[in-house]
Amino acid sequence: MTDNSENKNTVRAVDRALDILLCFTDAKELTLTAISQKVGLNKSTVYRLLASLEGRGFLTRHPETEKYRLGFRVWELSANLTQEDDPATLLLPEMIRLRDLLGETISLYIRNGNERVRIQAAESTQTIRRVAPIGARLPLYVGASSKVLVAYADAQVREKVLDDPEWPPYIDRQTYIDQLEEIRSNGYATSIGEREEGAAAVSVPLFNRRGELVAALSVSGPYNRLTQDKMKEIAPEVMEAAKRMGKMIK
Amino acid sequence: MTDNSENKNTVRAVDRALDILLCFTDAKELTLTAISQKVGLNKSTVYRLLASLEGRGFLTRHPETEKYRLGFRVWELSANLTQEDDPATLLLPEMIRLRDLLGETISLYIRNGNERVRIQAAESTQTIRRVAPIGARLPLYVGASSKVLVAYADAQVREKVLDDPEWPPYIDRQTYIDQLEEIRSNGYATSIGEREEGAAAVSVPLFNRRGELVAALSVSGPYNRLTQDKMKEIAPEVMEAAKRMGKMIK
DNA sequence: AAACTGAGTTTCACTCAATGAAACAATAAC
DNA sequence: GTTATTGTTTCATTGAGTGAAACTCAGTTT
Repeated sequence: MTDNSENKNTVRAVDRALDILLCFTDAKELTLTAISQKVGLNKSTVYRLLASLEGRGFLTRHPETEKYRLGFRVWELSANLTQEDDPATLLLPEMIRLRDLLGETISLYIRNGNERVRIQAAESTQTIRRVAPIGARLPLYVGASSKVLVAYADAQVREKVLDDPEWPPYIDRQTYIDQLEEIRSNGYATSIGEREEGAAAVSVPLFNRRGELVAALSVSGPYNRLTQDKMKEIAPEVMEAAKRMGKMIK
Repeated sequence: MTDNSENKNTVRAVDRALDILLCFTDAKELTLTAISQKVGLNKSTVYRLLASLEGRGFLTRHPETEKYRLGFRVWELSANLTQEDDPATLLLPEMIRLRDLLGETISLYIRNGNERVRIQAAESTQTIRRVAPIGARLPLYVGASSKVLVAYADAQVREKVLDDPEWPPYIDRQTYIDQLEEIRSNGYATSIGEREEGAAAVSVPLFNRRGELVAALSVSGPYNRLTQDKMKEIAPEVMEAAKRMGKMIK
């Protein structure tokens, strides 16, 4: 939020208003004061910025809670943005089916540089806290989905990832590389408590019709529900779903 | 674009920036000067507003065309906005299937007050001009989808629509009411050149699991391809699709 | 009932940030 | 070559945007 970057020639009031909008990437509902704290601006300033955002329909106030939420204008814009060949849109119904079958959170990750991005999700109804908001960027060296994305990437990409100067010293490269090999032979990856304490995940690769890797599809939940055995048990199911989903993508 | 409404206490620069964003509801790509004409502002003003919008990722410049487009931030926001029980998202894959089967543009309309809103679409690849952008609001007195939405609405709603003081005098109410009756007995509506010259459409109701009307699903195209006979022929197909889609919605 | 919190809203004086005109650069069109 | 037509920068002017503080209105606490 405190990112001025190097761009000059920018309009301060607009920057601030957009920062306010961006607050809603990890919060669904916010009060005026919460926002003013988050962006570090005076209440009255935020008040007027919110008035503009609300006036144009980018935010609305929920009638009951009185809190601010994203408005229909965001949806209207995104609808025109969304390509119908956008995986995130096409695959959601199938992901929901899988979620309802397994009862755990289903996520879809793509690789972007040396990170992975969560582009779609069907949250478990039991989950209290979300794994990560959609659009969240995570490092590629921990988590089942990370390894899937690296394991099935082309050799050049894999090398580039492993050569990342920011690779953390506490993760042994050779162990990691060995894991990739294992994942390729199994067809899926699992992780327990790697990225977050108490959380486990199974992840499988998602290939498009041409057989290219496009994403990693993961099932994640608390490790007391998602034990190693349980994950092994559901893996074929998940791989099957990924296969079906892959057929939908060019 | 020239809508100040009654809201005071609003920040001018922000209002203007948001107006610029809204230009992209009916245009995919715009140049700076095009925008400045559209919103009626000085080029340099627009230049700086664009710098802010671009800096925060709400707009990007297409590397080739150099023109402005909606940026990833819009998608990121909308991803968090989109409920997974949002019909527009859930139904798209099925709509695409139907589009690929019939080769014509598939649209989904919901009623909102005395208008209908196009909430989702799978455009025919042959179509040059779009029927309407997503989010577009159209009157309820012309077009196949309008009549479907009215025909299957509850009596109170139907009455409210027919009592609209702005009902155009050149459309006879009794004829319209008779058509509704016919639509209910057929299970679908057709229209030729009603809303737009040379365009035809078949539309069917979409009911949720509880049997409530939620939307109208339409197939539209040029009337030389979509003749009355052709429409009669494909109607069962469309109704079947609507039935399947309805099962996905609470 | 009074005092107190913690929401949102309004007022107001100050001043700096946003503005438009015009000049400028960089291509594309003729 | 000239002529349009992009996008970009400069600069003086001023009024739009700002923060502090006052205020309202519910809901809690004392």
